[in-house]
Amino acid sequence: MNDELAEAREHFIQGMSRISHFWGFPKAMGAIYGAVYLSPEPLSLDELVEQVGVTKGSVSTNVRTLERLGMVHKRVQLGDRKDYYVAETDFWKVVRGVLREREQNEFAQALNTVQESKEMVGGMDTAVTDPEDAELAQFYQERMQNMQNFFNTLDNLVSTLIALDELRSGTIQRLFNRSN
Amino acid sequence: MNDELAEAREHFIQGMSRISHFWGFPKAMGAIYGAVYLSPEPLSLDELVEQVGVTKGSVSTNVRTLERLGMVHKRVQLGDRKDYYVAETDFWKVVRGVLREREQNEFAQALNTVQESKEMVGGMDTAVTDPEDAELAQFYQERMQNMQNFFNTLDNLVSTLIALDELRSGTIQRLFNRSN
DNA sequence: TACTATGTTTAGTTTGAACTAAACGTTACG
DNA sequence: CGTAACGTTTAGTTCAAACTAAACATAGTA
Repeated sequence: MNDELAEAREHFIQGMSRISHFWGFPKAMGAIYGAVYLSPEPLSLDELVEQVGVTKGSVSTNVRTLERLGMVHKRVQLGDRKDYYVAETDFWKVVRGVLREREQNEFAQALNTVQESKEMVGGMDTAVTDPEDAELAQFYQERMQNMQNFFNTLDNLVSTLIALDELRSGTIQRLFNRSN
Repeated sequence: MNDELAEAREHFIQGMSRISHFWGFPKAMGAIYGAVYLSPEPLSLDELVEQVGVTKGSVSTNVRTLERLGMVHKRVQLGDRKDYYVAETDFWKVVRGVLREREQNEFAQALNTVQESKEMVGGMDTAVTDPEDAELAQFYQERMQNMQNFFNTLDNLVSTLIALDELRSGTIQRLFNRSN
C-alpha cells in the first residue's frame, strides 16, 4: 500500500484511539475499531494484530468487547477456522450499544446507591433523634430525592433512546440534520 | 451528628465518587461534590478536607474543576478570607456544563483528526497512484466522510442543548417527565 | 515589616487499568 | 493419535493519572 495512504490510516486510527480513551474505553479498542472501519475486507484477529500493533491477547479481549457493544460483527467463513470482523457503520446503533451497556452497568448502580442512602436516612428512629439532626435528615432526604428523580428521568430518556430501534427511519434525527 | 446520618452521608459520597470515576473524572471530585451537595451550609476548603478525607491540594484542584463545570459556586463572605462553596442543584445545568467542557476539549479534536485524515487521503497525487490504491483511497474517503458527518451532527446536537439555556422552562424536558 | 491564615503549585508516590508474553484449551486434519 | 492453527486466559509489567506532602505565593493584620 501507498505510503501516504498508510499514513492517513495511521492518523485516523490514532484518532480513534484517543476518542476511545476519552470515552473511558481502552485505547486499543478504539484503534481496533478504526482498523476494522477502514478495511474493505473483513479482518482476522491476526491481521488486526499486525495492523494495530498490539498483542493477540489484547486484540482478543478488545474485539470481544467491541462485538458486545455491537460496534463490530463476527463473520465466520466456511472452511476457515479464523474469525473475521467487520465494522458496524451505523453510528446511531453504535451509540445505542454503548448507552445500553453503560445503563445496565454503572448507571443502575448509581441510582441504587442514592436509593440506599435515602433509605438509610429514612430508616432512622426519629423519636430518639435530637431536633437538629432531624432537620438535617430531612434536608438530606430532599436532596437525595431530587437527585434520584433526576437519575430516573435520565434513565427513562436513555431507555427510550435504546428502545427506539426505529430511530433510523424516524423523524427525530432529521431535526438534527442527520447524515447517514 | 448522629451516626446513622453520618453513615448515610458516607454512603452517598462514596456513590458520587463512583459516578465521577465512571464518567472519567477523579473520584475525589465526585466525593467533593457529594459533600457540598449534602451540606445545608456553604463549605470551606478546610471543611471539605475534613469531610472528604483527602488533602488540601487535592480539594483545591478538584473544587476548581467543579467550579469550572458549574457544579459548585464560590461564595466569598465579607470579613472572611476563606472561600465557601455551594452545590449547583439544577442537574440539567450540570449536564450542560459537562457537555460544554467536553465539547470544547476532546470533541472538537476528534472531529479535527478525522478531518485531517481525510485531507491526507484527498491530498494524494492520484496520477502516480496505482489503480488498486486509488480505489482504496476512495473507500477511505467515503468512510471518513461518513464519520465526519456523524460527528458534525452530534456536535450540532450538543451545541443546541448547550445553547438551550431556557431548557428549564421549555417543553422538551416535560416530554421526559422532568422532576426538578 | 513580620506573622498568620489561607489557597496554589509541584515533586514524588501510589494505584489501577490496560497491555504483554506465554501458557492453555480446542478444533480440525493428516 | 499427533500436530498445527486458532482463540482465550492469566500472571506479571507498564504507564498514566490522581493523590500526598510540603514548599510556595498572597493578602490581611498587628
